[in-house]
Amino acid sequence: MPIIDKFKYSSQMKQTFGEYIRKLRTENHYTLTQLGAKLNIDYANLSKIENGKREFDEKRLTLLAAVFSLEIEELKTEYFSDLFAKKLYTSSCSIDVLVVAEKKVKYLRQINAKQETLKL
Amino acid sequence: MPIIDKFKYSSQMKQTFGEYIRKLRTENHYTLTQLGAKLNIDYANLSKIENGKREFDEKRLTLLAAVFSLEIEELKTEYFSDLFAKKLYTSSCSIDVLVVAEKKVKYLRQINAKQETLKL
DNA sequence: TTTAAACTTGTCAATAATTGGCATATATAT
DNA sequence: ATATATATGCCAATTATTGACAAGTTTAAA
Repeated sequence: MPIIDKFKYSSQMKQTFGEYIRKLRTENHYTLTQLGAKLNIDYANLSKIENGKREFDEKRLTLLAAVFSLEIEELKTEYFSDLFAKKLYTSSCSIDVLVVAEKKVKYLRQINAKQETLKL
Repeated sequence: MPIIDKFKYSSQMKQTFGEYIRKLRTENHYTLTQLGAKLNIDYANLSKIENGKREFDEKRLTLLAAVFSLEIEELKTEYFSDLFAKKLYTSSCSIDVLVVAEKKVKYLRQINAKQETLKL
């Protein structure tokens, strides 16, 4: 897939995860009560999630993907990017953090790959 | 500062935050007990932190910076990159997350800047 | 404007996650 | 061998997150 299209159908980036859920919900013509039932969340608490006053529980990502027939990958990207962005923002961190994080992930994967090889 | 030197004196990137603390500690010839006292952490728990079996509490970053005369910025980069990398790794996320996170941080800052302007 | 449904917000007990503190075991160095 | 340093397991105490519900506001249709 061309890099330019990579996020075409996923995040608008200019929204929080709560706003993203709200968009999904309203586009599918669900009320808070209806979606809450599908996700096993009290509708009042779902409202707080959409308004950024509560966190969406990571454990429910697969359920959310199922409800809206979304790729779990897309959802995870939306979810964790939101998490990281909020953290960076509230901790007034340099975005250098992200560059270093990328290197560290690659390092962790590389280590794991080596260990997998040893197992053979 | 040239981009190439940017991380010269900070992280080696190929280490966890625990290993980073251990490096600082041993280079400064402290025992776990000594550093634990300075950081107000039981030395047994500090040992776990260094060995990646416990998390270092974010609240103690400034104290850690003071103890080793480090820039808080460097420390935060080390700390949060570790946090994010572990999360991405254990959740088997695409590193696209980091690209989106960067966009979202910039968006959040932009929003805030606008609001600050309105206050004037 | 009343009414009903949709939504927001506050509170608090229940649950879960993190931390502190200590006992015990192992490793290292003299 | 002994003392010092480090590692690990455990559990109670603390702190954070969640579920549940009451009470409020907004919205839209009659």
